[in-house]
Amino acid sequence: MHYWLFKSEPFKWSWEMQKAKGKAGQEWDGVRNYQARNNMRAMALGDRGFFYHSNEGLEAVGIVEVSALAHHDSTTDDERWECVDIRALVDLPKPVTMVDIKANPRLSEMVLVNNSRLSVQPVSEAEWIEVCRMGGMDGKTLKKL
DNA sequence: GCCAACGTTGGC
DNA sequence: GCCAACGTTGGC
Repeated sequence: MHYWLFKSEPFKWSWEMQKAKGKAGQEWDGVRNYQARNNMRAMALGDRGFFYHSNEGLEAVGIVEVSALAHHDSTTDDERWECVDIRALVDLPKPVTMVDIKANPRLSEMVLVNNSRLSVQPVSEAEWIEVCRMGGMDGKTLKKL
């Protein structure tokens, strides 16, 4: 299993909207960046990710899973662009902010800190566990995810 | 709203 | 294939 981070501006596509889609999930469309696309191509079904609010909020608010492998992005005719589908799993009991992440030396290597412009990023397992812990997730729930 | 960092485009 | 110009992203 691999871990990821999906960034969205909440006034365009928020965690609330994502949750409203339920199990059906939602195409993560609109990505026009090769690195981000390549990350999506590398995803497997069931991979987990953080849902992060950029621009406003600046915090990881929930956990999603990859519910469909990379496929053509329906919002463009350009064949280069692909995306996965994701579905909301759970809220983080308490959002983990950019400030929190920057203040934690264990997260100093996070892509979010070092390449803040990348909208779909890989997260290491150690980072995943650390951010979940900071978000108030207890070990039991974490294991079930 | 500003601006630094980054990615892409296109002329040469 | 280099690199200047431009556009966009996203933290602040």
